[in-house]
Amino acid sequence: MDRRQKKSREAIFGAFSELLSKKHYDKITVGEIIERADVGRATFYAHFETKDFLLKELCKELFCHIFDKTKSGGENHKHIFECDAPKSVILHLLQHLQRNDNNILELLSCENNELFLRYFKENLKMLIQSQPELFGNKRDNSLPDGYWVNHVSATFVETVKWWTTNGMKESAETISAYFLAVI
Amino acid sequence: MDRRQKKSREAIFGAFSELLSKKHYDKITVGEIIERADVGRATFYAHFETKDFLLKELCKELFCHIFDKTKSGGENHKHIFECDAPKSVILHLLQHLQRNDNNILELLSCENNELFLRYFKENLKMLIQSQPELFGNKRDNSLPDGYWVNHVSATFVETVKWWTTNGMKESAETISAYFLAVI
DNA sequence: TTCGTTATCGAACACCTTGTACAACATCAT
DNA sequence: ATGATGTTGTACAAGGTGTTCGATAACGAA
Repeated sequence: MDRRQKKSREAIFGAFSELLSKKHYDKITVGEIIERADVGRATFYAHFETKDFLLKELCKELFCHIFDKTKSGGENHKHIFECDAPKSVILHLLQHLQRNDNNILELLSCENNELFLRYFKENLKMLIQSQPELFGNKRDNSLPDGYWVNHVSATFVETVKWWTTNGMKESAETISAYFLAVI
Repeated sequence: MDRRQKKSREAIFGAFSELLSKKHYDKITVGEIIERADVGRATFYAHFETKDFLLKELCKELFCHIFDKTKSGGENHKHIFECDAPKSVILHLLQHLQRNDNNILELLSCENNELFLRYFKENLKMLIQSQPELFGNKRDNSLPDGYWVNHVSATFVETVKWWTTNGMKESAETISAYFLAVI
């Protein structure tokens, strides 16, 4: 990709993220984004059809990173899918968040968090559906699978939401224990 | 309240609800609302400061009704707060929804459902906080209260969401059982 | 370096939406 | 009947959206 394109794209992403952590999505204008990113109006629309598309692309960028199949570097950092026990998958995800890769934390705890938590949940559902045992099996077999998958992913998202909006004072291990206690 | 005011107000609420069940909140314009409600532009702004305020008022109207302390009429219809067992409170709420009071169902299952489910959850949290025993006590006492309350209300909301978006094929009793099974 | 390609710029533009203002009219309660 | 109050239609300024276009600068390959 052209160096210029990359630069513009990242300037826009950066400006957008900063704005998102400060004010509500609806109130952010394209004018503000391009001013902060220091790019021309036409450039913005050359990259993103609308503000909504920009948001989608940003979400992709953020969550593909976390849920990606490739290793994301770092010390003995096994990928999610290669982990063995349920506990380690959950802990792994929480530690990912705690390390604040991609500055995702600001976006998960700001007033726009529902925007991102929705994507988070969708990715989680896919993960659970493909490998249900990673998050612990249901005890009651009369429950429909769809309901159970939805419940587990929703509970995880709510747990993360609670953690981040309360200042992340607890350790990842503690949060993991809370989650497992209610599931 | 003046008959004219009431008429205008309800025409606006009606038009707004219809539009909400068809398209996303962000894409609805004041122009569309007043055209469908058949009221003048100035009238709209005489009633509601902005579209956001209209939404808030609509939510109040919808949820105050469900969570209101007064009886809502009908056959041996005890109020939520007067019910005895956890099971009956939950069942009561679900039946309320199933009867589709205030045409709330369309709004809970349309693409704007997050808008309303947020209010729903807030009301639930208040209810659980004031009378925790109504929704069953937590087994594990090492869990923080805040986390537990959030978990229970979120699970209830997710249950309702799952129920409505899947066509409400199950009975209120079945859904109540699902909910109690995961809590 | 040179050269064709491609991204960016900035300014202008038409269009739409918002929220306000006001005078004329309709409806209300008494 | 009458004064008060709600509604109407129109007009308006302010601000946001998405597009266009020629000029300019940066790019990658030869």
